[in-house]
Amino acid sequence: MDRYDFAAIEARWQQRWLEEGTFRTPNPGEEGFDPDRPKFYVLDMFPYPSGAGLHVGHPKGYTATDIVARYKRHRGFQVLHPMGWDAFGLPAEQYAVQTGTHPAETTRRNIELFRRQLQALGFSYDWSRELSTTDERYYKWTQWIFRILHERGLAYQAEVPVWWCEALGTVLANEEVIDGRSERGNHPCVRRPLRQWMLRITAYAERLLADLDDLDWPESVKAMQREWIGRSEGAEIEFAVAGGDESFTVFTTRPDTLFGATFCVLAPEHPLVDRITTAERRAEVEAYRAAAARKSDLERAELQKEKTGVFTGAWAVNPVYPEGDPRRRIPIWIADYVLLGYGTGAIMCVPGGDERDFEFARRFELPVIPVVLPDGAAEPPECWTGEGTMIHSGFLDGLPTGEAKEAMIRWLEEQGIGRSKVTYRLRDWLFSRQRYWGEPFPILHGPDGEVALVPEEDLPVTLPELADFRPSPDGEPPLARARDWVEVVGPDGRVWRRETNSMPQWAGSCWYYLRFLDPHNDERPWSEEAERYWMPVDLYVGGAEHAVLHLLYARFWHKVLYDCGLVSTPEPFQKLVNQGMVQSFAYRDRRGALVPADEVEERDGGWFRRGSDEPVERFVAKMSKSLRNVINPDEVVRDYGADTLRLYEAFMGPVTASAPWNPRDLPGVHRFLQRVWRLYGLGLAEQADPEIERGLHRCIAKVTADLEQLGFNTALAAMMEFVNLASRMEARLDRSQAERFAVLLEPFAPHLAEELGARLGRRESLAYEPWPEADPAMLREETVEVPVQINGKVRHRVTVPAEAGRKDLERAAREAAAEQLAGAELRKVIVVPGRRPLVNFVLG
RNA sequence: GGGGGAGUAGCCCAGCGGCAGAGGCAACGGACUUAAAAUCCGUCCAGCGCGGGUUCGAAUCCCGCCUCCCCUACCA
Repeated sequence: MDRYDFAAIEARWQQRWLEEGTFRTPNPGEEGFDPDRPKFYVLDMFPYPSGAGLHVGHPKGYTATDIVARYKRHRGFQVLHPMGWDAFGLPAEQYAVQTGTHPAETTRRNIELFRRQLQALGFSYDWSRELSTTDERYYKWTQWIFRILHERGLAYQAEVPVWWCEALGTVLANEEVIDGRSERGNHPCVRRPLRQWMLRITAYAERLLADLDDLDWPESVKAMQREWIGRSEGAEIEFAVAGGDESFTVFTTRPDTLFGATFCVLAPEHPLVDRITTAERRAEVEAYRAAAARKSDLERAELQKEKTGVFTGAWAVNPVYPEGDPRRRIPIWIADYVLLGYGTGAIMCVPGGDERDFEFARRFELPVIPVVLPDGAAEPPECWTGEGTMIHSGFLDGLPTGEAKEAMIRWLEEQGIGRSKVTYRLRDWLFSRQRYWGEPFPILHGPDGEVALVPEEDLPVTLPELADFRPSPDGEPPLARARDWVEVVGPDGRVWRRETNSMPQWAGSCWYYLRFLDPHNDERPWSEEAERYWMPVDLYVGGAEHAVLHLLYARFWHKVLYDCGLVSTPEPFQKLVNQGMVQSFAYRDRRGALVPADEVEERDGGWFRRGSDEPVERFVAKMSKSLRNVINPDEVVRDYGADTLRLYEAFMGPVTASAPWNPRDLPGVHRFLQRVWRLYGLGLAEQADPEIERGLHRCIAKVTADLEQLGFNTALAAMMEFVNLASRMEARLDRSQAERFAVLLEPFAPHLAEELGARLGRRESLAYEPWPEADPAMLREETVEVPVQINGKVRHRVTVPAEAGRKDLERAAREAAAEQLAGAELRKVIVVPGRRPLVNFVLG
């Protein structure tokens, strides 16, 4: 038997799969398509092809989906398993600014790199469906969808304060700014009002929230989306400003506590502040507003130790108290803990019922009226945010919180000064960027400020050539400098100007899963038949970092398309799995300073700085260049082969769990493949060994059950067990056993499995071979060992025939435990028959 | 502060009411070898983060607590 030459085997099969189009998936109506077979759409979150290439974190999810895709093919499904590139975005543009290389060139190179690396891992993608968001035949349709959004009133322009990042020369969405710094690059950002395109995602808030319930998604992701949408039920209440015509509206979730409202707070940016501030308070108010404007949201939140705020000098009217009651007049303050962007930017403050208000009242010596008595309490605490019974609340007194809310809302409605109201934390989506490397908007601005959509037949609006990709210092996007491109003579003979903002990176990823259905269609974004057959995505695997943004945006677009009758399902991704992070070991010295991994050596069970006795501490961290603990998959493939890498990724633990890359574990899975190779190298037995046959059936049953639940690590363990069994018995497999086990192995180690299949004389690929069946009769054992417990502790074991009943079990157990049973009071006997039998004697 | 997840052998992890262990790594012993590597065979190791409770019986269910990871955070 020759040696296991993984490099040659893998190269050979990868080439064959490509040449023969093994994984090419026909669409409805195409040759080879079978309308009677079920479909399975298994999708990876497509990557941004970076210059650094793949790292070992990518293949964790890709291996998982590939195992599923290959398994489902064996099960007779028509499997859609595509791959593409989310290739617009900042890095290529920044590289262009630094080096002058066109982003398209950088992108092309990076895609080649990624494709080569992915193909070297033997993933069974249908490469004929490959797409890139930067391809104009793709973004033509991204623009086409934008037209729909615009036509439906879901895209609009607004002058909004946005995060402006000086270093990146662009605005960023709220979600792209963390702690006042850009998510990419960690540059400082400031707020600045700019004309922007917005998408009205808030119009879909309710459906985006409600439809989460039926999705087979991780609870954590659903929770994050629910929180992000942030539905809250309450009431709007109008407050008149005393001594004038002004009024303002507050939003509250506790209208029941209105009798306890002793002051109001407006956001510093609230437009009413200018008009109501009294002359003597103006200087202080202005100073406070200026200070608040300078603070980032982080600072406003972080420096929360002490509440700050200033009195405007104006007073509001608490409508529940009658004329002349001193509690009717309540002061209006401004404070930065009230945010303009949420609710109405104004709140009524009930220090007896809200901790923030209480803190504020205490700081500024404002009165507190307790209005809710907790159940069972004799005296109200100073501040009680829970429910209870209303006190000091006029017509609400004695009502429980829930009824009091309803009663108050009824009263407000009668008075015409309030109504029930639902608000959402979700904001409209800031949809424009001042960048070059993104989709141009299909928008024209007329000389008189009118806005027109580029007609469908003129799509795509392609990116113009530019020599300099830098944004202008004034915030003008680089596209504004492409004069020939920007100016368009309209049918009316007048000169229109193209929109010079571009779309954010999320745009392309909002619908790529639909383009995969029919990627070469130049008439439509996708065909109706293909959409009806393939959608929804049955399994979507990707990182948890996309829990909110990508997944919420894509759901939003999908629902709009659903409303237009362009897709047949209300949700795009039925089942979602977040693969865990592949971490890596990192090291720090006694001072806590990081020590690069390549300067550390292991010795005597400890870790030391290379060539010294200085001990370092090992911990688990993200892979990063600075820690020099990044593992390159190319090296693993070179040293052990793609099948070993795949097996290792699958064997690390549950697909959802994070685990550190431990190079010491690679030889273990590689050894398994070696053993398989040797087992097949022994040649075939004439006759099936019955014990091996039983072991194989156990293996089939376990692998099948585990694959259905994505239990790749335990499925592999079962295969290892089988190979160990066969090796230990020094028996050979017969042809049927060898063929069946090769199919089991194929989803995990496809190159090796195909090679074994070929050596058994197969001409075709194993990829579509039916999955072997486990015969239940073969899983039954003839005898079982029964633990015999005394008071729940195992004291004896007896072996009985597998079909033994309760009586037989008890008789055998009594015999074994005769010594203990003699002279003891037997209180109870528990007999558990079945596959895992047990007898327990409970003695007094 | 809120939410999600995890603590089982030296390590990675199975088990999720009924014998604590499927698999892998490491360690140790043996076989093979002139020797080593590779390979094969075998052995060692935990009472399941801590404390209560339910049960004939708890790693598993319930309550409280501790530690770690991830997300989120004055949202009225």
